[in-house]
Amino acid sequence: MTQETLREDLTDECGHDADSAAPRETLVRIKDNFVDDSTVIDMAELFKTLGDPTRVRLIYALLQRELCVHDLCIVLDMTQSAVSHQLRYLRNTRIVKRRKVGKTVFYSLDDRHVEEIFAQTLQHLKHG
Amino acid sequence: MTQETLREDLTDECGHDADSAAPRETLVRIKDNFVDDSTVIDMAELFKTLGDPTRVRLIYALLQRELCVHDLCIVLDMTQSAVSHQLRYLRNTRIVKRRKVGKTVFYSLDDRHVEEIFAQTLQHLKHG
DNA sequence: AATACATATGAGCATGTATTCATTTGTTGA
DNA sequence: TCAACAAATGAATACATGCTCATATGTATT
Repeated sequence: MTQETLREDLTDECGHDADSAAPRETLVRIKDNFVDDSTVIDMAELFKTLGDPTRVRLIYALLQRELCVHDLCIVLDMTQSAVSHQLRYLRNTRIVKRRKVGKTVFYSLDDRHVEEIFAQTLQHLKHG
Repeated sequence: MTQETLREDLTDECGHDADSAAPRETLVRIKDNFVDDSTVIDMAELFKTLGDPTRVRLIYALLQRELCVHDLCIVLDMTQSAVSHQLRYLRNTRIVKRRKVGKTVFYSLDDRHVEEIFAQTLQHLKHG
């Protein structure tokens, strides 16, 4: 049929030359309509950052109050090294910020978006 | 650790200056106020699922239209095996659902929450 | 300067994961 | 029943990641 010929110029890594269920233009439109690669990457990075229990707990603690590393260790019941490593991760992805007072470093949330997404998701999971 | 042990010995408002650490009850309150472990795990799992570029692209495609595996391969320009593996992941976490028509299996989003979170995050990243 | 404390970080290890390759299962039509 | 196709899956591989351990950096106090 016409569809087969139309689809010939669509390179298809599946190695099959079967009919698609959707017309070719639709697939092209979906492809063109895609967010650019950097946005996809950014999005995945953001979610990946939130996708670890330790970091979720860190964020949840900081959602309640600014806290220093030492206190975060107590709240999470984890070693200082593990907490610091994860804080660096959260710092690199701009989710938390630092405030230094003497020897002590206080961490707090730096990203309103993340705060909203986090709180919203928490609500969803809690009742829903 | 040593730091934790030291902390255990501290009385309420005794010998630490106001800047260096939160009072002990505050830490206890934050600890008690924590969401339960299973919620933390669920939350991390959900975000981890969204935290991969391929899965972001899959979800973004399905946000626009229900699509069969074959067409998803074309849209994402990936092998059938890779796409199927990721779809199984998304299926296990209840983010997508299947609809079978003959040999063809159509996938679509199954989770309103994820849809909202995803769309919201996309907006955030696009402008702002 | 010397010590103690708070945090940061590099290396190493164990575990997790995304893709590929080969194969299997399931469905349609001849 | 057989061939052709669509999708699923197990095993293997390459790579990422979270923690621990040891150590370094930075700051205040003596």
